[in-house]
Amino acid sequence: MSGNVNQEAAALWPNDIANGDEDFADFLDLGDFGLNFSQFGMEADGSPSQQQQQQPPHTQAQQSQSQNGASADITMEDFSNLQQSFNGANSQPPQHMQHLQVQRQSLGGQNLGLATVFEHPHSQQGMYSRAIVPPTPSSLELHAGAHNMSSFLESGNMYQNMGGDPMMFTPLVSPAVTPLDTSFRVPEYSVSGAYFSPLTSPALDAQAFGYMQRKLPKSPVEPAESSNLNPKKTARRKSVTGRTPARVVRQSPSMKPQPGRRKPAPPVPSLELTDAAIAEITSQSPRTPASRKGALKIPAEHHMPFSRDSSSADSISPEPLSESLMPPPPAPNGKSPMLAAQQNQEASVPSLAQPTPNATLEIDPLPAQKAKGKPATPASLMNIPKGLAPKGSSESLKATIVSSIPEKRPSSGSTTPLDEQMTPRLSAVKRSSANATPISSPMIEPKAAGSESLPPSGSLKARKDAKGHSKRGSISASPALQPRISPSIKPLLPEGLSASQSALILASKSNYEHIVSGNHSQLGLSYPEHLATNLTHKRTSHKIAEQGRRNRINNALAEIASLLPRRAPEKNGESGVNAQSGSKASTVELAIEYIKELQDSLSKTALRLAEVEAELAAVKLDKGMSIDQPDTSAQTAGVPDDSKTDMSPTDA
Amino acid sequence: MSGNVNQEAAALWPNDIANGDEDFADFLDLGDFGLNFSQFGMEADGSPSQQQQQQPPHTQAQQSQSQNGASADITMEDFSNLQQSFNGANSQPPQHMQHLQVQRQSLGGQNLGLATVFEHPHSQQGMYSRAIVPPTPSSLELHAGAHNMSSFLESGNMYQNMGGDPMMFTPLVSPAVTPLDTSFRVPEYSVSGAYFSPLTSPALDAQAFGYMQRKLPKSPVEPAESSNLNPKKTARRKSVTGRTPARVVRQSPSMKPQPGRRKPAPPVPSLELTDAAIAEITSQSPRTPASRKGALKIPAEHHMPFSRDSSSADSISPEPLSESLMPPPPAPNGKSPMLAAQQNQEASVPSLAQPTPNATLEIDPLPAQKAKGKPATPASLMNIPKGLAPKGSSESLKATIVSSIPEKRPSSGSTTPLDEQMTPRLSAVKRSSANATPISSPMIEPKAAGSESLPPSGSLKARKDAKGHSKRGSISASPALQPRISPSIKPLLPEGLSASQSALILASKSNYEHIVSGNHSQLGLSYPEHLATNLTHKRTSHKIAEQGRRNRINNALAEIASLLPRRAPEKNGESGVNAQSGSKASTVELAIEYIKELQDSLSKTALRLAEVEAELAAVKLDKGMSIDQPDTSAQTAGVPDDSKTDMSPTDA
DNA sequence: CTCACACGTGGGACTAG
DNA sequence: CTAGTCCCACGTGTGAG
Repeated sequence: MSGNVNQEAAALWPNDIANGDEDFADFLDLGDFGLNFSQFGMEADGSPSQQQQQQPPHTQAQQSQSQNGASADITMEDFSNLQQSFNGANSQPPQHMQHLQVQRQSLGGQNLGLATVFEHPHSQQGMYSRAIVPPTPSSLELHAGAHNMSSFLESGNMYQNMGGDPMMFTPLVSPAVTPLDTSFRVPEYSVSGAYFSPLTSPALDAQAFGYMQRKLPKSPVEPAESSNLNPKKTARRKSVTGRTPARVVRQSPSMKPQPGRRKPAPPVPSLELTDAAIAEITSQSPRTPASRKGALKIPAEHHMPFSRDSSSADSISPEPLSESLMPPPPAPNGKSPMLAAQQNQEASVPSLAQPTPNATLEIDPLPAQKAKGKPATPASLMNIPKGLAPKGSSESLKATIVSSIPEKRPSSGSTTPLDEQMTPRLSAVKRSSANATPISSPMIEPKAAGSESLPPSGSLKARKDAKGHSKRGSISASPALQPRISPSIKPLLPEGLSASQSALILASKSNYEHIVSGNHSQLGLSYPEHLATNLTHKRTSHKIAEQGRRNRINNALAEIASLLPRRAPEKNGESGVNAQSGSKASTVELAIEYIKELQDSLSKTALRLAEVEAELAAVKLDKGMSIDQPDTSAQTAGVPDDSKTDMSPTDA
Repeated sequence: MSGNVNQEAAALWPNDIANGDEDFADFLDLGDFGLNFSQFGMEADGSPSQQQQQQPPHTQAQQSQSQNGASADITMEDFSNLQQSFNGANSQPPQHMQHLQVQRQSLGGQNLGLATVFEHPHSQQGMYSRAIVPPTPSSLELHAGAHNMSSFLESGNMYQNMGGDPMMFTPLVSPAVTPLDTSFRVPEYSVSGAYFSPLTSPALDAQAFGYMQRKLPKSPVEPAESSNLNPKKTARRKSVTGRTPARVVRQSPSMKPQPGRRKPAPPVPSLELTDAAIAEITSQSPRTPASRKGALKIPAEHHMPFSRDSSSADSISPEPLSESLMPPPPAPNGKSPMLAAQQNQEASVPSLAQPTPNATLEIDPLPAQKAKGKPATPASLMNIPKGLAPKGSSESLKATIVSSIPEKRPSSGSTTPLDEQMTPRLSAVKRSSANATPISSPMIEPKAAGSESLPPSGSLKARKDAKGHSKRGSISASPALQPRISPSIKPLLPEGLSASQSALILASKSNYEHIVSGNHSQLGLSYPEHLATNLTHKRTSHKIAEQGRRNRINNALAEIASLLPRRAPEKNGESGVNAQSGSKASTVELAIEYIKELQDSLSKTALRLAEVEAELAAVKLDKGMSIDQPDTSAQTAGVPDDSKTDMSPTDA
């Protein structure tokens, strides 16, 4: 959907815009200024979908943002932007505002809507909005930036090309995403071109995806499903430690895999993860979470990127990409998408696997959606990609990807994978098959699995939108679109601006953003392009790296979680997945405890052993026996050492 | 101090300003608003009681909360409350609010600021401005935003005052601005009251500081030492795993305190933490980290809150609070500032302790600064803060600071602390007292420490500034200024704007920012206030909570790190702080490895023990001996169990 | 340039009222 | 449904090497 809008809007520069969700919002804002709010507002959070429908076309794009944006994120930013912008721009309406206001808070997204709402009715809006929008802060910013950049740069081709590719990516996304991501991705982007590039080369895409994934989580990637963004959290679980125990795993894609349950040894992988791991993780995460409660959470989750893809293709900013990527993974179980699936298979966690399939399914659906409305429109493109990659290619991709990924860290932890699986534990067996499939197209699943994945996504709400929609959300075909649209960018201001207009525009965004978007020229801001480029690039790379870092940590945590004895394992159902998990903090805390226990036991045991041996020796002497002991002693020695070593650090 | 100041300031509000560097800016704004703030702000968390007193009734309630919460918690709440309350209480401005409302949600804080800003030039402005200020984005952004805002708003007063600030901003301007701004600001604002409050009550400050700290880290909090921010990373160390091994603990202020150490049970706390825990955590974390080498980083580190306090007092946003909270704990080791100081003293780290004093010094200076120039103009104000702190005071401060600072890291290096602290353990006892004291008034101290707080403020620039300048930065009096200014922002457009100008202005910032700054009016942007309020509040609280959560995790990590055998411990200096640490990820990875080892050893040992015992038994039998064994067996049994338990999870 | 951090924020899940 | 928690992940800024 969004895609369409964008395109339309674009007619002009549409593509770019489409991509970044968040950015999107920004755009919207801009748009608002212009007019436009209504659009955004509509969808925004709460019930975006509905709203969206109502709104006019261009609006959609915006809306999508909100939706996608995960609803929340974008929204906020957008809002602010909007507000401002519109304030200036509009005028208005305080009236509406007022009403709205109240609710807003909670709504979050809603506000935007309101703001947007205002007025604007013109056609242009779309454009404006875009430009305007950008402002959004952090995320937005980037995206916007990226998008902008890309758009600029690319202006044309990439996009389209990308369009197709994007799909591909998505899948990739997940896996790679995390760990590797860091490294990889960066490069990708960094090159702003990179973004684009991805389009071109599949490989790249993959990496890029990695990025995406991370981000994706939030956004819905698979808009269709999750609809917009939701994906992210999905599972959650509470965690033992913390509060409720069972929150649901939700994410953790990477992390938690499964605390220990499943496999005892699992841990291994962790290191590996880096690349593979990461990828896995992302993918994985999905699985566990859902099933278990505890597992950490993991990223993959939410959204799929598909829709995104397109977006990415479009403008994409670095960030966006990431998100899109993410999606894939999640699908599976909820948790990790691809990897998990595969892994699961191996491992055995079937249930999880299922998701994957679902994902796949979803994907399809998406496409359908795409098909739906948007023919040529960008949206359609967008969709396609998503659908495609995830779907068709996704499978293949995944497989490949997966395979590749795994290795990186493998050495170390190996665990990871396990974990993942572990987590999955629940379904453990069943899952595996399912997973595998699913995995590949993590994101995909969501759909099918929907149910499962849904939860996450489903969660529905997504902030409201996302979730609810998520899959369903997609339901409204449009919805999907919206999300993805991520109109963010926007070509912005298009051409002529009146002084006032320009002013508004400027106001709407930050200078920086404007520049990025490309508006500056109009505005008068001029900037060095490459400056922006650098910046963006830098950011993106950094972003990626950060993600990788996070993944690493999460994986490690997941692994360690797997090692921990689940305190009350059995209780739960069978596998006992256990409540355990809890949160990262609780995981670590438990690990601390566990370590202490181990050390303590070890020391005691060692002590005991020494005593016994001594006694034995004495006895033997008495008896006149000899020998044997040596062996033992030797053995013991080994142990003791460890203990000692351990001890010292610890208590000593 | 703070209290007085506030009041005094009130007269002017200069005081407030003086305090928080970063926040500062914010505060200033706030302060501006109302003066009132002072009240709330004052007491806020840290020392609720105090605060309460001051504050008006309604206010109190809120504050009280915060207090309860434990410093950290409280802070958050307070803020939010404050914000809200003041909104309501004060004056409120529903009017404004309405407007704002709508947007708010998403915008959250931002809007608020803006909203508030809006209009009101009137006397009320003060209020506004305040409101506005808060926003500062993360740090920078905020600044920028704040600055801008202020400038605008103030057009008159504030402005001028701000004037000085602007400088600060500019820096912001750039990029940073964007992203963060959005969110950030808002919250702060929301709290705005909170922010303010700090001013008033010293206690608050402290808490606030806490926040600050985190932020500060960058900034300088204790600039002296690390200079500004550093704290955060400061140590960093690489990590074994990862890269460099010895990063240095650095922060971990809060976190770590000593997880297990102290208590074995620690885990429990986690939950508990919620409030208390958090508070503790915050406080705790500090301790370990520093001391230990690796410890993660930890938060506390940096800054102490002291200086912060002041700042906090000023504007401080909620966040600050948390940090502030945190800080205390840290002190113990090296880590935490205050505590550290005290503890140190006890322990031996005098230097640390000093800091506090220094801090104090600083504080005073600030005031002076305030006094100085600023009378009215913004610039002066701005400058003052910067300058003051940095400059004049800076010197003295620095010295002090430096001395103090050292500790932090130093400790890490030394290891000593570490160990000691290490866990808290060590000090456990001591600490308690020490801590206790400190703790109780974590915030409080800060005040006294107050001076310290300055640093932060002084931090100057914030970003870069912070560091480089950090202490020094201040050095160049002006320089310092510059830094913070971060030109980026720019108050921009001050008054009349030509279209072009306006455009530029707009461009420079984000809409949001503008709003915040108050420019919007000019620009045409307007927003509802209370909207903002809610958001802000919400945000702030969220912010705080997040911080607490992070601390919890960090503490846990630090603790676990302490347990790990440092691979090449000895190498380093003596204590062997150990290179270890590395990064969080590496820490966890090592922990995983260690656990595995332990499990393995344990299993082996157990096995061995069984064998030996069997053999022994056999021998005895042979000999005809009997007895004794029982004991052993019993013992062994115990062990085995453990091992088993362990094993199962692990490998099994 | 890389690595690591912390922060602030959006958001999902869940619990209460 | 609102409100409040928890937890998470992300993106960003920043520092150190």
